[in-house]
Amino acid sequence: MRSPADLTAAFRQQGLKITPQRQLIFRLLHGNEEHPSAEALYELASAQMPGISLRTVYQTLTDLASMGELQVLSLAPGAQRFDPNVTDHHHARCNDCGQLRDVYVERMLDIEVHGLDGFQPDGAAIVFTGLCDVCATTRPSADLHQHTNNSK
Amino acid sequence: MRSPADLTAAFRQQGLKITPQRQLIFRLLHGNEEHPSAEALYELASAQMPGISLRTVYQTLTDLASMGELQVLSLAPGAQRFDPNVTDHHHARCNDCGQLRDVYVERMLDIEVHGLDGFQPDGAAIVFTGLCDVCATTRPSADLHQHTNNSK
DNA sequence: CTCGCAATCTGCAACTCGTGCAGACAATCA
DNA sequence: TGATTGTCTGCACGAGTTGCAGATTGCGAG
Ligand SMILES: [Mn+2]
Ligand SMILES: [Mn+2]
Ligand SMILES: [Zn+2]
Ligand SMILES: [Zn+2]
Repeated sequence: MRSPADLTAAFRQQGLKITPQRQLIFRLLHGNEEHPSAEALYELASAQMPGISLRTVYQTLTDLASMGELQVLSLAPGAQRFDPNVTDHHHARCNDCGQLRDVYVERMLDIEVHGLDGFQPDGAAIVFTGLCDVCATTRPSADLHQHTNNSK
Repeated sequence: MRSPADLTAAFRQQGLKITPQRQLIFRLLHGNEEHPSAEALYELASAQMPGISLRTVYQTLTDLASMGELQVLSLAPGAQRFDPNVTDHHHARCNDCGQLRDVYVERMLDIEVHGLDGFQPDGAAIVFTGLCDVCATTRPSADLHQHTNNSK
């Protein structure tokens, strides 16, 4: 996602208005690596702008996504996550707390794929599952399967 | 997922009862490669057993999943998909119709991963996106990137 | 084979996440 | 400053899934 200033210009150029709500959301997202949900962003936004509507947060996120400024991730049950990082990258998801972190993968083309016959791929996403550093120490590196808890 | 007969034995062994509803669902899932949603399975089941409850379908799916007989896929917004194929495999998802197909990937270990520091992975899932054969011919084909070649 | 209990099934309410809608509101520009 | 849109907000609604309770039934004991 581009900087708040660049986004402001881009919105203006498209005939979209610059509102304090949008500007706030631009700021909250810029450089944000937490892959927040709409609700999470709403909480952040509400702290700085009491009265802002969750509907507005959703609307702005949708606008940004359709402008290609952020990607929407649906990697697990529950709320979608929004990612202002639109570079080519992948994710690791904690089975315990749901945290998402960025992962960069190289030599993807070295893999051998069977069964795509007739399918025209335009991309591939890798999601690593496991335990994040925090949850790994909290829980003695026990069972590596079976748990599917979600964060709240 | 094992055969209906094997599952029947497994359920009995765990003190779970064998009901006609469960047996029907075993049969509908065995060898099913369509990655159906709960609703889709409910439709199939209703055809053979009018009056069966959607709730029961969900319940049985949850039971099977917690026994490790099937995996639950949340790869996109919308309903979860259920996969009786628990071998090591991956998926390709059509952007147009949502169809999921199995994909087998080899030489995964050849990839180079950065950013996992401290994260303890227990698995990785690849999802290819694009157009399935049907939708690709229906629609004008958009030019693809080179993310995924090496098909065999 | 019948009985009785616990597991299961069913229908419905409730819940989460997201979208549609309409009227109040406000950014922009003449 | 006023007119013109686009935007914001609050609420209703919809999809997907789970919680609950009463009716039903599998199945082991007798
Ligand atoms: Mn990311
Ligand atoms: Mn599969
Ligand atoms: Zn964690
Ligand atoms: Zn398709």
